[in-house]
Amino acid sequence: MSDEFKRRTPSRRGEGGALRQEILVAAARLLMRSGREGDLSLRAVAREVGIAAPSIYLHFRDRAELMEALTQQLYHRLTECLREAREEGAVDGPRAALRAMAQAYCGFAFDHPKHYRLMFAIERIEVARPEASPHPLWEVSQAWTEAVAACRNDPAGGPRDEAAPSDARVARLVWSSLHGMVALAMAMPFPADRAAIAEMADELLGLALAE
Amino acid sequence: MSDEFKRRTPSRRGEGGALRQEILVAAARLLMRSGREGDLSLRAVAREVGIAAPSIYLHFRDRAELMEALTQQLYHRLTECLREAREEGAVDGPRAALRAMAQAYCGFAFDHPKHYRLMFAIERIEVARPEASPHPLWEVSQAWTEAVAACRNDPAGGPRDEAAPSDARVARLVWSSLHGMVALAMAMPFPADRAAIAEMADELLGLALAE
DNA sequence: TGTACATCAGTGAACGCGCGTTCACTGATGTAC
DNA sequence: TGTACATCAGTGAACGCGCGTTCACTGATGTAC
Repeated sequence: MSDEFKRRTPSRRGEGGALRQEILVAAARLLMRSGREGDLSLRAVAREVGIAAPSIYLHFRDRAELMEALTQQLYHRLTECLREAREEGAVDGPRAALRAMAQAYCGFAFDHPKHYRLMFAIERIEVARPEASPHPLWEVSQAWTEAVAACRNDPAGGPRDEAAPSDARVARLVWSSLHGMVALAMAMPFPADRAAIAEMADELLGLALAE
Repeated sequence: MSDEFKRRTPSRRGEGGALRQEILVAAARLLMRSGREGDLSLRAVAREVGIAAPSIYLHFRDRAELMEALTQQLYHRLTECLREAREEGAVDGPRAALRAMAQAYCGFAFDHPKHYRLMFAIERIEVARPEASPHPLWEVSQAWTEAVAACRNDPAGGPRDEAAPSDARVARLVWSSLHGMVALAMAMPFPADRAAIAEMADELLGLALAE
C-alpha cells in the first residue's frame, strides 16, 4: 500500500495552458465527492490534480478566481444540457421541446447535486465585473424565455389571450418553480423522489401554459 | 479607542442555561452579518457573545450541535411566522389566509436572506437521529398542506373536481415554487425585486388553485 | 555542430493565521455542621 | 455565627491542523550565434 500522491508529468513546452483545464476538471470531481464549497481548498484541488499547491497560481490569480472559473464552467454545462434537450424534443413540436428541457433541468440537478448546489447557493461576491462578460445565468434565463415563447407562438395552440403575461414572466415562473422543486427536494431530510418531481414538473408546465 | 471585547458577566448560580440562548442569539446575529456557514466558527460566536471559546462546550457538545440547534431555531421562527400570517389572513377566508401565508414566506426570506440560505442550503449530515424529534421541515410542509386544504374545502369554491391532485401535492407544488422564486432571486447577480416576486407568488396561487 | 543563454512549467519550504478542541484552573456562591 | 467544603459558571493557555499565499529555486526545452 502506497500513500504517495500520483504525480502529474509536466506539460510540454507551449502547452502549459493544459494544466488550467486539468485543474478545473479536478475541482469539479472533488466537488462531486465532498460537496461543500469550504472543502474545495486550493491545496485539496492541487492534491487531486497531482501538482504542488503553488502551481495553481500559474493559472489563477487566487482561490476566488478558481472558484469563479469553476462555477462559470458548470453554468455553461447546464446551458448546453438544456439546449441539447430542447433540440432533441423539438422534433415533436415546441411543447415537447419545453417539456424535454424541463426534464433535462431536473435531471441535471439530480445527477450533479453538489454542482447544482454550488451554482445556486454560492455567496455572490459581486465584484463589480467588467460589463463585457454578462453573467452566465442570463443565458439560462434566455433559454427558458425562448422555449416558452416558441410554445406560446405555436399556431397549434390557438389564439393568444390579450391579457396574458409576457413570455419572460411565464418563463421566469417556470424556471423558478423547477428550481424550487429540485432545491427543496435536496434540502429535505430524506432522499429525493425523482419520478415524483418529474411528474410535478409536467404538472407545472400544464398550469403555466394554461392548457 | 478600545479594542477590547465586551465581557459578559457570568450568570448567577442556577441560571447557567441562560448562556445557551445567548449563544444562539449571537450566532443568528453573526450569520445575519457574515452570511456563509463557514464564517460561523465557534470562536467567532464566542467573540460575539463576549465569552471564552471553551465556554460554548458547557452548552453544546461540538460545533455541529451548535449549528443544528441554530437551524432548528430558525425553522421554528419560520413556522411561527407562517402560522401568524395565516391566522391574521383567515378573517377574510381561507383563500386570503393562504395568500397571506405565501406573502409572509417571501417576506421572511427577503428579510433574513442569510438565515434562509443556511436553512435550505446547509449540507444535510443526516446523523441517524432519534426518531423522537421529527425534522422541523415537516412542520413547514404540514402548514402548507393545511392551508391549501382549507382553501379547497371551502364551500364558496364550488364542488371539487374528482380528478384533482391531493392537497399535499398541491401544497408541495406551491411551497416548492415559492421557494424557487425567492431562492433564485437571491442567486441572481442583481438585487431581488420584492414586488415582482410578490406578484409572481399571487399568480402562482391562482394557477395552483385553478381559479 | 556546439554552446551559451532565455524561457517555460513547474516545485519545496516557509510564513502567519484562525480554527476546533482539551486541559487544568479559578473565583464566586451556596450548604452542612 | 463561623468555617470547611462542594458546586457552579466559566477561563487561559496550549495542542495540532490545514489553509492561502509568497519566495527563491530547478530542470527541461527551445533559440541565437
